[in-house]
Amino acid sequence: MKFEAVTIKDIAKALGISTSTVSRALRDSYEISPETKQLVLDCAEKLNYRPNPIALSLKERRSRSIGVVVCEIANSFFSQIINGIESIAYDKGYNVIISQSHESYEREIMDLHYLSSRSVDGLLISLSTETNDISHLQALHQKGLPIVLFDRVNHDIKTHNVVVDNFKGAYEATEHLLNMGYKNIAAIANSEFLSITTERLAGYKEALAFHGVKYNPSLVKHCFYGGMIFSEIEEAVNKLFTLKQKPDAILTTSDKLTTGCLKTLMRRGLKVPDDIALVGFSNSDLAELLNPSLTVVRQPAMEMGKAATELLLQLIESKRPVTQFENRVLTPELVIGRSAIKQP
Amino acid sequence: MKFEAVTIKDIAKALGISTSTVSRALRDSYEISPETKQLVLDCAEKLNYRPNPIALSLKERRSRSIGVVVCEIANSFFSQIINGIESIAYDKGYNVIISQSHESYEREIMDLHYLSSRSVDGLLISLSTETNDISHLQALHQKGLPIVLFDRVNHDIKTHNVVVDNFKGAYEATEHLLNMGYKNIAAIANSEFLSITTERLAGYKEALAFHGVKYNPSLVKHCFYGGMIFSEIEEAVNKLFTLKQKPDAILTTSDKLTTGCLKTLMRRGLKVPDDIALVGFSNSDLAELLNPSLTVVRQPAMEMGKAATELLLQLIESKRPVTQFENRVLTPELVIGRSAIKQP
DNA sequence: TTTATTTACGCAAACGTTCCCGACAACGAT
DNA sequence: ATCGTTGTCGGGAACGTTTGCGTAAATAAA
Repeated sequence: MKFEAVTIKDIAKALGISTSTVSRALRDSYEISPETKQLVLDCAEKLNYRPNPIALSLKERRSRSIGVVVCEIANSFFSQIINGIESIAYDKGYNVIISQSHESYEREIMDLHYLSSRSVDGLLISLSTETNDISHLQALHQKGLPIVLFDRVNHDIKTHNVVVDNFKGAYEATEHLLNMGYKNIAAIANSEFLSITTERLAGYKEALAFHGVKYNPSLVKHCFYGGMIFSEIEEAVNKLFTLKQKPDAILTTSDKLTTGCLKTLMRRGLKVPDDIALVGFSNSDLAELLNPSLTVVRQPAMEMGKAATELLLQLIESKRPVTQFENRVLTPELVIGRSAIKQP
Repeated sequence: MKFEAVTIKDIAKALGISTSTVSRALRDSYEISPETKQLVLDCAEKLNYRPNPIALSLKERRSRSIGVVVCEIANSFFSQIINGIESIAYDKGYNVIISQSHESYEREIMDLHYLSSRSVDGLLISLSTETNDISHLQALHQKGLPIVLFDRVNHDIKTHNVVVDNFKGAYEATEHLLNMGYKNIAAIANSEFLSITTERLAGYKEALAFHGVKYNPSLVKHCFYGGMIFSEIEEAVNKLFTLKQKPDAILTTSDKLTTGCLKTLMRRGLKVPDDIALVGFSNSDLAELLNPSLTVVRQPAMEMGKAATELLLQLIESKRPVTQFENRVLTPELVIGRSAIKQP
């Protein structure tokens, strides 16, 4: 079933020299004469020799692979991030092992076990919604595993972070709604534990405050599973519409919440933006094709993946322990659609 | 930087026995007394021993990892497939190494080189649009690397395939358009080399024929890069509209083509379905939220990924060479929206 | 008691590499 | 003739595991 790969031994045998010489010749060691080098190189070429990465890994005690944990692959935001991760990793000769937490703390722990048992050289992770205890991550980190967090981070763990300016994104989105004349702006957000939630809600509140609108806590709803369970969103919307003072606009703070909210509104027969406005975080490339085209906060997801990977590889390949950690903040972009245009 | 993992030797030393005994005890060999086994197990637990997968790989000459090549990760269809792949692979203890061809033949070859040099145990691939020579795949296959093709396949290579019933999908979509009263149905398809293209166009033609509509070749346009380059689609649409007999409906045969076409039509100020109808293959979960909600041919992408992975693992783990190959055909689903409703 | 069988374990090789430590030649300098 | 040097190369250990083979003691059969 398996084909026999040609090894350094085969070359040695073919040339009647030792494996050490072959190894050194291939690594272009100064100890080997140019003639022998050429001989070995030619022979390696002829036999189509490929170094065995597994043997190398065993020897060097590194796998040249990095682990990635996201809550879901089939989500435009995360698949764009993975795209970025893959592009950098591929260039640097690392492979990427992806696993999904499906927003489950338990599954996240299993993933981490799996990845560390696969002896990845480093870890890229965006926390699951259920995760408020990060001792499992801390443990790995203290053992010396390089880790970079992105998107949903936790500052208790002292390492690099890559995030978007969540405050700014939400601030601008809210301000946009205010500028369009909406007064009663509700927010549908993720779990309260998540870093992105607090940051984005802070931006929302600040924008309201700056524009002299009183913050009303009952206008803020949380979806613990971030819309992974659709009924969560329906429920949130329902609750908003039972309020005495019904909202005239909604801010949604993540991809799934945004599209899920739009779906709910549509099913309720509500017209956006005539009946209610909607602005949300989303990285779908279909936002402009939606009905109506959505005004969205778009995150530079690909860049995020790239940046996180670069930082991780820095960590991995650094000779001396790194003590200065970076908190890289990328800038989101407000893409104007027609989902928040006040009809006079 | 790197932490020292506890090995079988540490256990042996701690217990004053040999590594062979430890190894056998851990593998529950009959040669080891129950008492010793328990001792070893307890010690392993206490020291938090994890077997080194790399050492195992070297020994067993298998990496327990599979390679995946798709044209693009950030595409709902493929990310759903990867989701399926990952779910099965994770369960079986394999890890998944993903790489993208970006529809480039050259990049596909590089990917295969990379993956085989990473000594994957098997390969899952959907061909790039540029690929019409598969000798690189043949070579790997003949060397004994288990391969399963999915979506964009090539029957010259004798192995398992997993596809969707492309003929049926296109047939039903076309028939739907015909039933709705559209007569002049154009098709925007991928590269002519691709298996999915010929199969889907065959379904299109057959539906026309069955309903007594004459096939008009000038109504069929190809986008070589499958809409990865947006101008391709614009050009295709432009050409369709320079025809004497302008189409009243368009069938698009892949995800990017469908959304790209909708975007082009919108930008041209055309109303769907009033001015022109649109039905296409798409796996976006936003199809129903689009303007108008799209009638789409939806592929069971997740199942596709699962099936392909199961077949591949069968191949990998089979003791004897497999000679009977399966061509698994999944059934697509026509999801009715409002993008092909004839307004009387 | 002797012999055969079983039980329970250790030794060492192997997987493919790298690399430390020699070794041996040729060479110029004493 | 002896002594370092320099240039080339090989032997063998090591990375963590599995496993064929050998073997001692314990038990069963003779």
